[in-house]
Amino acid sequence: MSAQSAVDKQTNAEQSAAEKPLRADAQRNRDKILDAARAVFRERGAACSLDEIAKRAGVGAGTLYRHFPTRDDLIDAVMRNWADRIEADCQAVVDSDLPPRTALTEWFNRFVENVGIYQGAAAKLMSAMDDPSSPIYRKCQVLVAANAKVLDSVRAKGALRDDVDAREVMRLVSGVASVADSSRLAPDQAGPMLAIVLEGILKPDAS
Amino acid sequence: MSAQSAVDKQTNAEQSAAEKPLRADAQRNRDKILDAARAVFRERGAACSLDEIAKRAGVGAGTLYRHFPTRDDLIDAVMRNWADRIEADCQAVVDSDLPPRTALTEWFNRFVENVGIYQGAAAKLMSAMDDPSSPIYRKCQVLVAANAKVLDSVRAKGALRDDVDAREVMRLVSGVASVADSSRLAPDQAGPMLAIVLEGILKPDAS
DNA sequence: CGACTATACGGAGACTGTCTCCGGTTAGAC
DNA sequence: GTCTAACCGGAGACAGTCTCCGTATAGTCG
Repeated sequence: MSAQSAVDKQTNAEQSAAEKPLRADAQRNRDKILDAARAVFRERGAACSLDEIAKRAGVGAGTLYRHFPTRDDLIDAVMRNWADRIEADCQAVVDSDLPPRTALTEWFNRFVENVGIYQGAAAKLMSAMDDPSSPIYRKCQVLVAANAKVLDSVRAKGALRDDVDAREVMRLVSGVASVADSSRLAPDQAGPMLAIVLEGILKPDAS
Repeated sequence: MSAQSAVDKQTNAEQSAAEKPLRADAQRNRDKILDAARAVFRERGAACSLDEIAKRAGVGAGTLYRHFPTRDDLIDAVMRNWADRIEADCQAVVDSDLPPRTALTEWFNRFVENVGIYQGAAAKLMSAMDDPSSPIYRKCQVLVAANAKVLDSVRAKGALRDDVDAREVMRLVSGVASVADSSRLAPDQAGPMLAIVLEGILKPDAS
């Protein structure tokens, strides 16, 4: 019983999969920091003060930096379930029987939405995309893979132009997300831009 | 004669059009700062230390901030002839008799090139695009106008899809410039993305 | 339960960059 | 030559990042 509850506790805690368990107080602080970070990122964007996060979490700066040596490490941890959401969205689109045009519209919109979790996130993702040394790089790979999967499913239906490369499309859509973010456009304002991209990658006669 | 040479001097100096002339030493310092800024921006990107610019220019920090109260004011001044270049490129494309596809390819490439003067410039431009309070806003307007002009000339040839809005296209291409910048892509690597945008705005049967 | 140690805490402070303020200097007019 | 408005420069206040180390405590073991 007590063993069982210990397992539960560990499952609830936001801790990366295969790492040795933290001491109880450390785990507690880690969670408090993550909660605070989520709040502050949302309010002030990715460039906010890390000390403010520490203060809001009620821990010292040292504690924050021990858990998350760089800003990107913290961002990475904050996005713990982000990658899952991406994959779910991807799967939903692939499994659906929507015509290519509708499916891609859906996917692109989800993409932009997902990439714009907080101010500056899109730019952050963009620069981590080709930088394996960034902690966020892995997250980007999930995005790359998901996007490739969706495009492949559309290609299988013969709706995609021949010379379209998934990576380029991803860059392009990330760019759209980034403009939308830095111009403070409402998420749905990205629609017209995504429509252009869509026409650019679909065969002219595609449905 | 001496009056003439005084005029020459003022013409050579990098000074905004309709402002009362600076004192000789002030003008000298302003130029030194601008030279230093151009160099440092190119080397370190738009986020470089302004104090470093002051040091490299051989002036005090106070002098720099008096001439250019904010980073954006400095950036704006550094781009003094940038707007001219844009307009020249625009005119060249409009005047040429290139078929729409070629003309736009040319224009888009110039666009990305122009927007990426130094690291972070594209992002800077993007966020100033919809922010009239930014000193760079005016510069963006030039870009907006030039882009609209090119698109109109193509539209006049009946090559553009009906629902294409110049503003959206500009945002999109700025996005491409921004990805290219933050992924450290070589300028020509933007080609494939621009090709997609191109297909997205041209009528399927356009030449 | 008490003692022991590996682990974690937290905040003082070094460092870097931004921006202001004001005593001192100087260009340019008369 | 004199006078003053315009300008200079750098000290220093302030904010954010990140480290170091004395102190505290969770978890273990007898």
